[in-house]
Amino acid sequence: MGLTKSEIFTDKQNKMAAMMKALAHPARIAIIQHLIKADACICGDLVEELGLAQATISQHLKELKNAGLIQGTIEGTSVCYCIDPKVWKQYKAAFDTFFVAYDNKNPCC
Amino acid sequence: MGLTKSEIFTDKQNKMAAMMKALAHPARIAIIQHLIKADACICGDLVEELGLAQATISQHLKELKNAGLIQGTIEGTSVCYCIDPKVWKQYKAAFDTFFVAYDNKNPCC
DNA sequence: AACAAACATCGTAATATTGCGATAGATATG
DNA sequence: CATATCTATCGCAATATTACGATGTTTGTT
Repeated sequence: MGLTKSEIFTDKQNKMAAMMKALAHPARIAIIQHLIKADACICGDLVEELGLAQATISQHLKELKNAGLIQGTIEGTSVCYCIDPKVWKQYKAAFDTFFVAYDNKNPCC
Repeated sequence: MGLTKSEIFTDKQNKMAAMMKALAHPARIAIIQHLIKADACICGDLVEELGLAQATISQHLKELKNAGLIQGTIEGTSVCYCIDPKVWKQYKAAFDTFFVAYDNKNPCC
């Protein structure tokens, strides 16, 4: 069927999966890393930096925007994209919590 | 076209995206959390626990296995799945590194 | 050997994602 | 106003993912 049965999972599980999904593509990883390195960025840079078409980059930016990870402010004819520090911290915290949950457990088999 | 152009990204970026992808589904999040809570598990449990068909659970387990996150040892007619502590640590470290990269940066816009 | 139990795999249908050309919209610049 | 530049959106094709019934495989039981 291809449709994820999100109703059988908890909100937290669905959100966690959505956060992972937002970063589950090398282009989006690359975009985030580029934004971090530049500490500011416009879309045009990314089109040159990565080897993808402008429409494709724009699509990935939209997904990162929907995930809340980045925000874009219009700056003349271009758009300045940057990471939302607040959401970033939320992601960081959520991932930390997830990975800390399994800590001093012993392998059973 | 639907085919990710992995050749234009670095190995690290591709791996990071693959790690995210392995956990980018609520069922797989739920499976991992269940394994952590139980500190050991067989597949049958999961079929009852989650509301998915046995074939579907098996498929998700396979993906987690391919990602290296879990390992299964045959225990009679059932299979005991549990988290691989070594790979878990690698994931944890990779995610930490990724999220720490953006730390004391100021928002630019 | 025959049967049951627990998983894995196959095949298939439905939906989602990825990528890009074409085009539309907004804002500068001459 | 006309034009150029930058980005968003549309529409499409190719591929990937998700879900599950049916079937296969392995192991244990009688």
